[in-house]
Amino acid sequence: MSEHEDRRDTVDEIDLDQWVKVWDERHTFEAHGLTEPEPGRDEPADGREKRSYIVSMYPYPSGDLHMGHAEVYSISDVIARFDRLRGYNTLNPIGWDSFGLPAENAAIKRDLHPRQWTYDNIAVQAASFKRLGVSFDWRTRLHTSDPEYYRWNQWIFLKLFDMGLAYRKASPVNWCPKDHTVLANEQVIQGKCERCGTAVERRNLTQWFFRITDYAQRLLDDMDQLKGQWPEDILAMQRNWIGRSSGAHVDFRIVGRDEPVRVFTTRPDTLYGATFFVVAADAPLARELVTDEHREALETYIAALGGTSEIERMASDRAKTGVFLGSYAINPVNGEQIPVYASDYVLADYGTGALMAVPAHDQRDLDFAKAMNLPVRKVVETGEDDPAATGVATAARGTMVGSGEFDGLPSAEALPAIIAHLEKSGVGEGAITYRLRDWLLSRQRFWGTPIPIIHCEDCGEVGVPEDQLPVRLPESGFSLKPDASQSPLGTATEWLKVDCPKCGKPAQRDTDTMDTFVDSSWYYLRFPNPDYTEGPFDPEGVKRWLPVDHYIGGKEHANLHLLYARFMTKALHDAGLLHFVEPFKRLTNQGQVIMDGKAMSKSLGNLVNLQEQIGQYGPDAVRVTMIFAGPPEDDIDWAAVSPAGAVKWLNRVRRLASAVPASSLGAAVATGDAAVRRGVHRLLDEITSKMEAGRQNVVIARLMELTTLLQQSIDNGPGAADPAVREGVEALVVALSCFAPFTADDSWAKLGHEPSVATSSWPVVDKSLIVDEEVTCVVQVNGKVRARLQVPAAITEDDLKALSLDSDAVQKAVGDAKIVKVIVRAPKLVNIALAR
RNA sequence: GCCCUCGUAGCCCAACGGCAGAGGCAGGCGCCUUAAAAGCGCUUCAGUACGGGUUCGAAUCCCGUCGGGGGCACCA
Repeated sequence: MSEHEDRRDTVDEIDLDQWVKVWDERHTFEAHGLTEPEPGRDEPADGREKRSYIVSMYPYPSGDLHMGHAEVYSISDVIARFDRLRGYNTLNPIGWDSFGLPAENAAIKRDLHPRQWTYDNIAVQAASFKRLGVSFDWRTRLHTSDPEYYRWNQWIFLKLFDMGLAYRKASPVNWCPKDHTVLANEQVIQGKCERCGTAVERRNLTQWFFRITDYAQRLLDDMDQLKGQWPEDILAMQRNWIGRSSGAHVDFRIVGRDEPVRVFTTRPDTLYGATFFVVAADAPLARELVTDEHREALETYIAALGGTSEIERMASDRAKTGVFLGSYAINPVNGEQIPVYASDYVLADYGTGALMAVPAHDQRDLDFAKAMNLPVRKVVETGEDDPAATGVATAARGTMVGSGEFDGLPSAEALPAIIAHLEKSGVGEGAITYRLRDWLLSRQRFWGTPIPIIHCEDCGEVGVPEDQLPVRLPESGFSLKPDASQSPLGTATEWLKVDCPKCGKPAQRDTDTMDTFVDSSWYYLRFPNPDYTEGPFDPEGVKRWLPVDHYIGGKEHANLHLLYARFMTKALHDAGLLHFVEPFKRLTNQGQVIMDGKAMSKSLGNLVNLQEQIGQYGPDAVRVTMIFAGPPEDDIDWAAVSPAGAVKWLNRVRRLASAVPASSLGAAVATGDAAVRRGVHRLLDEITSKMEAGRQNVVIARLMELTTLLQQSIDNGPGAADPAVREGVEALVVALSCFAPFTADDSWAKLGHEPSVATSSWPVVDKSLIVDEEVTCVVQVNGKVRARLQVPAAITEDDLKALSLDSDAVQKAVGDAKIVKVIVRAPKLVNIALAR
């Protein structure tokens, strides 16, 4: 009865701050030898030490941590702590993605320097991370807004510039009028600014780009290395985003023009069905091809397009419009002259900005043909109704018709045949294009890395010499709210002035800053030595820790950060700086924390406040709730889970630890109760394998079972002093430390151990304890369970078969029917198949 | 429209192709209590969205349909 009394005692509070202090003072979570072997510590000479590099996407300091942060860092912390306990030298770094727009907007609103808001928030978040008990190695700490960091961002930019991978060009780009900057393609979601939701505008501007398109094929090919290690949907998203399509380039001569115009088509088999030719109205080509008498009509059309928003323009059900340019293109396969139009349904920056229109077999071309009253000619017989009559293009494969020498061929065969024909005649060739565009990286904002380029009238774009890096942001003399499309740095008149490093003449700095996705495309390389001064990252540290073993973060970065980081890794590899081409071996995307089915976010309001939850339930219970709610990838509806339940369980564990007497400390476990040990080790076996599989929610369930089992062993079994009980409770506490570090260390101390449990080791499963002498064998007849037999675990298939057939229940179920087959899976299962 | 994912008790979720239910929440009953809360113990609840197929055997593999979530979308 006394145990019952004990259990009803209210549980004392854990001194959280004290534990944080203990961990800090003892350097509990620091990896060993970040860049070289630690003196006095054994490490295999061949460098094959077991190491684990666990990275969670670093936070943006937008305020205090919120529920979403708690989830990511809970998940990655479990992985890091598990690896540490199982003997891996583990690096779990932290840094801040501290350049970016919100800081600048906050600074404008409050009339202070963006730095202040940023670093204040970082301090708040750092304290919150400690309160959450996340096992970071704080020596890795970096902030991308520190000159010591962005200096190397500039260095990398110049490296890519030298490699020809960074270039400036004038092109139509996405402009967000609210955020007052251009945006990369990846930052425009359905025509709207990813950050503020404002409809983007199209502007012709000269901007810096990274040539990520050069890497399109490698970004696709190297996905083979990621299969099975990255979630399939992320790979699919990137595949779609890169958007490879294969077909042919075909040159069309234009009547009265020397230079032919090249088009891309995925359907060279339909070449004979081209009845007109279309160029993008906003491409220079339109103005080149227009005849004088149609010039005014074209200008009117282009002017009208200016009033169309990107969102309207992208609507695919919009009526087709266009204007005849007065010129004619010549179809290279049949010499036919077809009229040239300009339209906004052709995109200036995809393919060549021009296309051959085959209305019979392409819906968009057919819609345009109908609108302009142009002919429709079927060249592939698909057996469907005539597109000219139905208005529905037939895109399927079929048999070639009206295509000269190719008539009668299946279109699938005609396709390569026509490509061969084009190549032989020198008017085209097989070709691949990608939907992916180059990465637009310049931003017309202040709080970012200055682009380290000097514009000289004579020398053009000149990179800032390495010994002059970093190009620091000006401290004063600039405006955060400049006029028109000028950048804030453009107003820093003193800062702008610089002599050309090449010719010494007065010149001007570039006034744009870099997209913060440049910063994040390589930060994981710098963590092992964030103070390194000889380069962006320490080669020794990179050699020891990279690539990242397990990367954890949200899937909203599928086509942004994750794609950029993959590209940057390949580019730096090509520069000879990295020994690998993929930065993240394994990727886990955690879900979102939602409330009553509604997403929580800054714009929609954080419906649940993390600090309030921690205040009410404690950090451990919040963490356990996050993990136990479901698989890491799933969203958590906070309304559907129970932090109170987690508190209850954690208290049960602590009472258990209190109940185990000091007298059993150091007792030989082998003398413990055999049944208890069997139960404990059976659970530990499953806990270990689920942990390895990343099924953290299931691990919690098993730990709860283990808790119940141990409590029952105390109440109705061998009692609290039995060595088997101590063994079980200690194993429970060690495993718990991955999820609830405060409770675990508190319990570990109660059990009479020195801190910290994080420095102990993962329980070793004694497999000999979990093999059963006897097992229950299920006997099925036609797949239905008809009998259960207690059999020796080592029974032979023949014996088991005979035993099954002898059983009364089976004989009854079989009756007079003929036995066709007996499947024996000794010792657990027998299935008897009867004739039907 | 194309691609990817997920549909298991009232809810969150488990289940190497082998007995559908481990764990939690909620609900019910009980113990404790003068009483209530807390705590503790016990316990009800689905045949796996639907329809086919493969198999001795399917929640699991394949095809189709419906529904939820996500991505892309005038990309030639």
